[in-house]
Amino acid sequence: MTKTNYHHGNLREALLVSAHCILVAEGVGGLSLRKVAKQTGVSATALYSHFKDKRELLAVLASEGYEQLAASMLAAAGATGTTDNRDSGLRLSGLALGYVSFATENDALFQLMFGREIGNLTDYPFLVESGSRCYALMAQSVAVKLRDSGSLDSPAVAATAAWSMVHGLATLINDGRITPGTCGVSSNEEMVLQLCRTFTFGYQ
Amino acid sequence: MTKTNYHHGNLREALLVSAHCILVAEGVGGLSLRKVAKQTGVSATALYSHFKDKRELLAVLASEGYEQLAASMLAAAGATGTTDNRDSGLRLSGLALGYVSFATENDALFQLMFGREIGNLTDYPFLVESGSRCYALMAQSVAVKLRDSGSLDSPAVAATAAWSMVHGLATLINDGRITPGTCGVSSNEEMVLQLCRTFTFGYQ
DNA sequence: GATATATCTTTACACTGTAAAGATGCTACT
DNA sequence: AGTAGCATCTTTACAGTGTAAAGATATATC
Repeated sequence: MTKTNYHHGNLREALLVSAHCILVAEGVGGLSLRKVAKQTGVSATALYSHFKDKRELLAVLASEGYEQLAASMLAAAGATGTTDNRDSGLRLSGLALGYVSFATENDALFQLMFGREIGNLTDYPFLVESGSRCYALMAQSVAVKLRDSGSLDSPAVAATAAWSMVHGLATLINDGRITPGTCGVSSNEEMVLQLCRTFTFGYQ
Repeated sequence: MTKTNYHHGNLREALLVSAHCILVAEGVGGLSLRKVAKQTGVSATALYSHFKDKRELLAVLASEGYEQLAASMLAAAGATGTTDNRDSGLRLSGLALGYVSFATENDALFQLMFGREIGNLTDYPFLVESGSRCYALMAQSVAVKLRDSGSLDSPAVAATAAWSMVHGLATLINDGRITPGTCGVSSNEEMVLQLCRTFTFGYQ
């Protein structure tokens, strides 16, 4: 009658769902394989038929995070600016908004994506690929803005600067080291826009 | 003859030294209390006479890290620029250089300082205080540069932007996501200077 | 229908942080 | 000087971690 615990059907996906759930509820420090197994209703080591080890599970989770991050950036850019490059500054601000709001709304996942639990990223090609897609989004938008504003700055340098600023802001907010009050505004979104305004380019 | 293991003398400092040593050698994930105890030649729980728990030990370690960070910033600023504010831009670049070079040369410690292992910072007032001293260094330099360049930007916003960029750059470098090659230069130092040059202020 | 294979369980091990209780040597007071 | 108290260190113990190894079971293949 127990509907046979063997051959769960799609245990892999079920495990990922449980893991994501626990990650959200208890943070990356509170995410253990045994909790994942128990919540999925399966033995502690059943996991190892679908993932090489904990790192691999986390890597898959992080990869899905990058997809969501890209989606969040695109959604926010589509909301504020137009998708054509009429106003490239607005589009860049939108991407930044999407980046930061994803980070703050998915604290633990963001931490997993950019933290050290997974270790050497090159072990998981799908991870570096989904990650660099996010970077490319921002880099290309920076290049467009540079061209539109007639700046002579290096696109690579400007893209690195933009990414650094947005990423730094996101992590510092999540670590509680920066609050809207720090900038005298009342929301993270306003803060992002303020920082973007500060971020003009040198040679113009 | 065994020179009595009891009353080590200054076990607290010895433990901190061992911990720092292991932190450097094996990273924050490889730092366990048992390793610290063994390396110090003491029982596994001797630690608890000097620290409430692991968090407290890490907090002290991190606090020392912030002192070093401030020192690194000041040293680099003193090297590149003058301490008076003749060229406030140079001084700010120097602080940024000091920040990033400390982060890259003390990877694990920097990760401990800004990571999540310690948790709620407000439990350790000495930590938030030593941390905010570093921020104040940069914020004040930004304010001076704003004044010198006649910018109408908000000092708070500009300081947040500067810190975000520098901190983001440091973490992305340490995570292997940005290399000098990304910017077409050949060292992290050049990269910092390039990014600082990009970072001019909006209203000028 | 027999065999192979993928999937899941059981058991086990080394390692983690830390609570509790006992041992030891220093310090201060009588 | 002796004794009480206390800070410090050790021993033992426990729950929790990742995961290796071996056994059970259901599905797939021939």
